[in-house]
Amino acid sequence: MGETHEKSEPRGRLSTTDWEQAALHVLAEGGVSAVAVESLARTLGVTKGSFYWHFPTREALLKAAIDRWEQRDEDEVISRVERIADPHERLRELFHRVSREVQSHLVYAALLQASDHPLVQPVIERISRRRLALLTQAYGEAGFDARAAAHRARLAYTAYSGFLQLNQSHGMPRMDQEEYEAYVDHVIATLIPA
Amino acid sequence: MGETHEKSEPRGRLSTTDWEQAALHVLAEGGVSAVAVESLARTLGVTKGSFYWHFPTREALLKAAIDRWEQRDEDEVISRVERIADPHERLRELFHRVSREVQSHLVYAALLQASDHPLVQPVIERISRRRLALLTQAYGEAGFDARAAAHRARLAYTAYSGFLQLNQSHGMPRMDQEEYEAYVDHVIATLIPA
DNA sequence: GGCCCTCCATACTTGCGCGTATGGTTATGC
DNA sequence: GCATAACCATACGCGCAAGTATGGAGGGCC
Repeated sequence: MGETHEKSEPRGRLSTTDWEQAALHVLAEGGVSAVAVESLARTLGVTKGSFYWHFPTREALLKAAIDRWEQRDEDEVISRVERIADPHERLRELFHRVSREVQSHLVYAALLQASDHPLVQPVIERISRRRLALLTQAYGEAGFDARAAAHRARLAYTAYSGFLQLNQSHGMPRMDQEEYEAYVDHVIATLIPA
Repeated sequence: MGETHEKSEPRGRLSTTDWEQAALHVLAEGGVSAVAVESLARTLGVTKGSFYWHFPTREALLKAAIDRWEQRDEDEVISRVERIADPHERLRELFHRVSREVQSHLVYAALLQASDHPLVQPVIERISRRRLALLTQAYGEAGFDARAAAHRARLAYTAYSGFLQLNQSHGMPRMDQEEYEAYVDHVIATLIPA
């Protein structure tokens, strides 16, 4: 009768990692408030009795999931981009990366939405500083003086996070792939000097 | 002993307008979730018994407050800017307006944070469309072809909303007035053709 | 094959904020 | 100056999601 469709194969026992990944999944879809223990337990095919064995509290899960995400972001984006020598190329790579790796950006968008949450706020702050620093550095090496580099970096970063925000509102007309590519090209042409 | 400091002079009776303005105030400060009836009642020096005489529900207050804000925005921003003939001048005015009228933008930032709320979502959608249309129109008149105008408008708008977002996180180093002016100048120079 | 440790289910408690019920107080028409 | 309506206080009910208590099922170790 009331069979709720669990998606993640209720294969036997669970580990803390399973919970963290499931949390990241619903976080990307429904935001921080969607990370609820009973709801999560249902999608994993268990009850919250299981949850409170692996984690002491909901906040603990949230923190663990976010930490995991932040770590992946650090490893697979920042460090990879940083070792590109040519600043122009580095900036282009940065802009193009937004097109791919959708999941990661969805999580970031969800965190932005909840930046007032005491657990999320420091994360957002760290990420923002890191990305702003990365952009500022690149613009500096590209020939901008310190002040202009900081400004341009801020402009690029806010355009990025504002873009995520705009695409959150599901009422907005979703861009198709072609339109999206054209937009990214426009942004690159506008924000990166020839 | 437990005197809570009410700010808005508990002058006798209240009207629905008083509640709406108080709601807008806390909305700008603490977001949608801060618009709570008991909390609001305290700051107004009354109890919620008063509230539920003026409004049938919390949602009703939220809607009334947001409607009021949207109306003011329509009157004091959109209509005023629209009648500026020169598109370049119109865009500059638009960018500069963000510096002033802080309250209005704080409310908008708060609404952006809660764009998943069923009551807020349509508002955000309307405002976004309206402002994007305004920008697209201006860029079109400034000599951009349709596609480029749409892209540049989107870039400008997302930079705007991302800026609000960034300044929300109180952990971020707040810019002082001088730095802020310089940034706006940089944005104008970058996003508005000479 | 008895024991324990891991993992999970069931049933309960708790805190918080919305909403309701009802009665009291201040203004206003006549 | 008194009745009626506007405005507000107090006390309660209720739903929801987090957290707790406790016991049960299943696999590994000797």
